Amino acid sequence: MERIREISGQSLMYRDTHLTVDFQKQVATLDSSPMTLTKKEYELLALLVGYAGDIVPREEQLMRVWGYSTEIRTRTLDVHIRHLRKKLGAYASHYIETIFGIGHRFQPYDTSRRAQVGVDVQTFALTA
Amino acid sequence: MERIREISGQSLMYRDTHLTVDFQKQVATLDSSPMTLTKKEYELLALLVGYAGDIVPREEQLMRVWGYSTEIRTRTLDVHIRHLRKKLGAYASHYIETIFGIGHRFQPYDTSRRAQVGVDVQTFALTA
DNA sequence: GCGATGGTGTAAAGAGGTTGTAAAATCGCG
DNA sequence: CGCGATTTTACAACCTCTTTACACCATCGC
Repeated sequence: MERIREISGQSLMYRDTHLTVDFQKQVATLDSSPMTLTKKEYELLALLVGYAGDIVPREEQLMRVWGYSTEIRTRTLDVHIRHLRKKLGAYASHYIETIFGIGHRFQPYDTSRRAQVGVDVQTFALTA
Repeated sequence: MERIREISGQSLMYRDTHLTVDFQKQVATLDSSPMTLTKKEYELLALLVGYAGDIVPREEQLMRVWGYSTEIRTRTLDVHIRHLRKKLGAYASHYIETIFGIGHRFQPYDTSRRAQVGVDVQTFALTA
């Protein structure tokens, strides 16, 4: 059935050297072994990965994952970020960057070993 | 999208390192010796195996094995899962995985080599 | 620089809901 | 009836998510 997905061309998928995120099955793998993510963790990761290379403001994270529109009085978001970082292990510091006062940025691993900053976002393809 | 399997008709057989399921005869073997499964147990196992690698939501398990459309107020499903796990012995924890808040997933024993593992179910076109 | 202010990191605990388990109750059929 | 299969019950165990409390760090104004 993997074949079907790919053939049907709808396989939305992020992939870099260490991490993959399957937006259909809603699962992710780190160095080929499946990550066990809770729903919220997955949603948060997927959101950041979806904006790979770009900053996602806290506001938007809260809005898209929690449905809040405003108000952040607790550390909920940060706790989830922390859990994600834990599960990303040694790569955490590379993948999830905190932009003080703004939000977070998922930074892809450059698979083609170029300059690292600004690795650009087109890491997705439609796997034509 | 699994509908395809049924449409395509007879996939007939699942097989991995330890487990086989014969969808025709409706029997299963574990390490070459026959499992004694009740009807419900077989149906549940067959359903999960049919979706090998994918999550089967509780809703669907209930619908397909019990015919409910909704409503889950008792632990019936879990009791049957438990019975299956018992009969799967030491492999239970590998084979049947619980996805919290969603359902279960049958995880095939990866025969390591990529070759036609899943015996699988011919997957052709039609896409989802 | 230095302190004030506010944002972020972290651990721990609690609430609420889901799943696991054993045992008892019920069902179904020869 | 008798017995295995199935379902229900009651509760334990577990999981996720949120909150809390506080330490730590970044930025700004002086």
